[in-house]
Formats: sequence, structure tokens, C-alpha cells
Amino acid sequence: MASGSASGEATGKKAVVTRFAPSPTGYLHIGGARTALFNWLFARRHGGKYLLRIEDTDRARSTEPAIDAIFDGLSWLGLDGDEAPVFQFARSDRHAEVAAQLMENGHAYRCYLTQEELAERRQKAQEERRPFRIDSEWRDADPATWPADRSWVVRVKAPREGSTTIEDLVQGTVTVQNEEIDDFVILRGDGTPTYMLAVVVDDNDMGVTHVLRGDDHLNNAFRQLVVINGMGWDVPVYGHVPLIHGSDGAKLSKRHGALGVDAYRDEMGLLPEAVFNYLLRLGWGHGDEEIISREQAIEWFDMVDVGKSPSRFDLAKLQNLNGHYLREADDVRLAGLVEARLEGVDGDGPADLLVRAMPVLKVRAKDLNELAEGSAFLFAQRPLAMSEKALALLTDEGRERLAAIHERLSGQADWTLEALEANLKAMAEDLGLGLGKLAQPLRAALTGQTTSPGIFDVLVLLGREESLARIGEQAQVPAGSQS
RNA sequence: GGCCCCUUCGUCUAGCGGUCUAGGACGCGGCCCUUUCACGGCUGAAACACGGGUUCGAUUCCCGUAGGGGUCACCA
Repeated sequence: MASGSASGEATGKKAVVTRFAPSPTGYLHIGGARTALFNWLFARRHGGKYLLRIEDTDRARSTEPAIDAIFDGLSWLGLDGDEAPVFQFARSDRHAEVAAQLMENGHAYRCYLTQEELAERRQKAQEERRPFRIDSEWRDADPATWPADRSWVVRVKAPREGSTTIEDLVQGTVTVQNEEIDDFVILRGDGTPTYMLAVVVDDNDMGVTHVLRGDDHLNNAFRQLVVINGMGWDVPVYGHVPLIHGSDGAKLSKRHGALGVDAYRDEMGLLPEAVFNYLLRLGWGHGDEEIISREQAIEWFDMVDVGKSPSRFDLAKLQNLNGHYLREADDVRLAGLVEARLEGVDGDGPADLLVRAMPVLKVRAKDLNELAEGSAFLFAQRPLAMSEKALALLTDEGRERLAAIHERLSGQADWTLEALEANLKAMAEDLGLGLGKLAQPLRAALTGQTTSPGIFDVLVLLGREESLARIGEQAQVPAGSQS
């Protein structure tokens, strides 16, 4: 019986080597990022190495900006490779060499079938409603019959009987009948290697022990095994992770938020630790744990806990997680990130003010954009721009109260949270009003908004001089007639 | 269509034959806290796709059905 198998035990004793091998035909998308994460985690968990390989054999579609974007995105998530990345195209000679060896040892052959001939046969099979399989008459042809004037490709000789079984870390035992596997091309007419050859050669040469990738490659694994067996190489352990789908269950695409990770960082203002945590929990779980640190993830990560069904991308959950990490994040770090998003803010003063304001600002935001919006009032210039809702608060009555507040606070020497709170609360009591009746117009005057951190925090943050100036500005002017 | 894989609340998941009147999280509703908005706390609605087996007993095991996904290139 011509059966082969890929066993998880075969390479069990070797040090773990994983790799993430994106093709640079676009940005690093969220699915790729998760694959990288799982590879990184698995390597860390087992004290092994995690490598990067750029699969740039498709010269027409591979671009330099895409390569940069991928490295940039990985780096942001803290998923840099442990060694310098391998560029697949640079290894073409080595790939061709392996193809030649495969022909020599009888596991591959020159095939002179043209693409037109193939297309014809494919169509005929289609019409007869039977499955199409490459059945090249060149498979066992005598070299003496090789036409000198035609170009050829190298095809692998796939076994035609028996079956092949893979013990997949995620998918479990998967068996495919060998007759399902075609004699696929490993070297093109122009002598360049195909992906199917290049991955196998590179994985072997890089010493990769565990191939963890999207399950869109599960079927390819059986093809790649033909090459591996043809060369007598060690079979890696496979782990085919289900793909991430959009919120509607369909394949993840741009409209689902399948943006490059740079968009999650720049446009959506997310923190890398939030994306890390979200991606980790998408398709993997550890009991009821939701908030998981890097260190904890390394300790807990196991491929057997990766689910077998595809999961859907849920932006709301990602944002919620981001809010959590935002609240936990260091204030100086956040101030730096926010400052970059604020227009017209530079120098040392504002940065310090931002840092001081951060504790009360960050609990109110779920991403850096909101945080920047919430910070804007700190640096606003007078006359303050008023939002519509804020303006609605500045009625004649509201402005009268502001005048009273201005007068009362003008006499306030001790500009601290406690003193201000005591003073204003006493004032509200004196007037027989709820604190809100004073706080809301005050908030409008101080921030131009109806929502902000606690009003006493705002007063302290802005300082005595600026606070009184802003209050004074709104206190006297009749509604609707200020500039 | 062939082959391969999958199926627990809307979503991410826990569950690995009895502990399930199925747990947690996000989202959603309500209440509390409260100067606004958040945060936080409490609370409510919400799921084992369907049909057969196996078993004393199935969410858990097996087989079908349905639905979903992946893949069938000289692309990766």
C-alpha cells in the first residue's frame, strides 16, 4: 500500500522552528497578523525560533511598499522575526536545483503539454461532468522523445494509489486519496519555481518544524508532501488555522474592516496590545479568560485550543478591548500618541498638561481618536468655539450663573480640587440649586462641549487664570450676539 | 460540480457522557453610582442547526440531512 503520513511525532524532538510567510502583494491584513501571532506564540511557548519569509516569487504583484508595510505592521504588534527575513525570490537557483534533483531521482518529469492542450482537456472533462486530473503522456516518456523546439515545465510525479494522511494540530486526522492529487507544476516554462516548490524547499532549508498557516492551505499540504517525500526530507508538523470571516460570515474583505494593520493603528487609533489580545482570542480560548497579557499568552498558548470553525471579525469587541487597554496604558505614552493627533499642539507645556490630564481623559475614550477629541479643549484658543449643545446651555439664565461663578471664583485663592468642589457645592446650596445647574453652563464655558472630565478636574487642569478668562468670556455676552 | 473542513446566545467562546434549569465576554435592555460623558457595580433577554442511532443517560460519541467555509492555475 502506497500510503504516506505526516505525523506529529516525527519531529517532536527537534527544537521548534515556526515561520510566517506572507506574500507582499498588499498590506498585512488582520488574518495574516493572527497567523503571525500564532506562529510567534507557538515558538515562544516551546522555546523555539520564529522566522519570517517574504514570498515574493510573483514578481509582477510583489511590491516594495507592501514589504515595508508588512514589516512595519509586524513590528508594531511586537512580532518581529527572530532572524533576518528570507526573501524567497533570491533563492530561485536553489529551488531549480531541487527540481533538477527531483527529476534525477524519478520524482518529477519534463512535461511538454501546452496550456492550450490543458485547457482543452479541462473543458472536455467539464462537459463530460467528470473530475479533471492531469494525466500527462510525458510522465514516463523516454528522454529520446523530448522535442527540442518546445518549452517544458517540470511536474512532480504524484502517487496514484493509496492515500495520504496528515495529523494536523488543528484539523486532526485528515486523509486524502492520492488520486486526488495532480501532477502539479514545480518549475515553470521560464525556469522559475512555483510556490508549491519554493515553500517546501525554503521550509526545509530554514529548518521549519511546525507549519502553522491559514486552512486555505490544507489542500496544498498534501501536494507539498509529494515534494517532501520525493526529496526524503523530514515532514513538518502542520497546523491549519481556520480563516477569519467578516461580520456577515463571508470571506473577509475590505468592507468588513479587513484593512491593513496600519489602518487599525493610524485611522482607528487602536493600541497594539488590544489588537494582540483580540486576535489571540479570535479562534482560540483559554477557559473564561478575556484579558490576556503577552506573558500569559505565551504560557497558555496551545494549538489544540485553536477552534476548527472560522470566526467572524467583530469590531465592537476589538474597540471594547482597546478601551480597556487605554485605561491601563501609561499616561506619558498616551500623551505622546495623542499629541501626534492634535493639531497645533507642540512644545513642552502642552505635553505636560496632556500627561496631567490623561488619567481623567483616558477613561472616557475607547480609541486614540476619541482621546484626542476629548483632549482638544485643553489647548483651545479663546474665543472658544461652542458646540451646538453647549450653546444651548448658555441661556441668559446660564450666563447669569456664570457671572456669579466668575465673581465667586475670582476670590478663590486655593485653586485645588477639594477647595473648588467645596466652594461650588456651597454656592449651589446657597442658591438652592442642584450642582448640575452650575456645572453644565460652566462646562460649556470651559470646554465648549457638554461632555468632559469632571468639572473640578477641568478647572484645575485649565488653571485659575485660563478658567476665569473662559468663564468671563461667556458670562456677560447676551446669547446669540457674541463673535 | 469533485475533494477537504466546519456547525453552542447576534458575535468571540467555556463545555472534553451525568456537574447544563448550558458558564464567561462583547453588543443590547433595565437599575445603581453621578455635575456631563465615561468608568464601575447589579440585573434581564439571548444558543447546544435538524433527523436518526450508541448508551441507563447525550451539548458532548457515530451516521445521515441541511447550512457555511476552503480548495481545485506555469497565483501565492
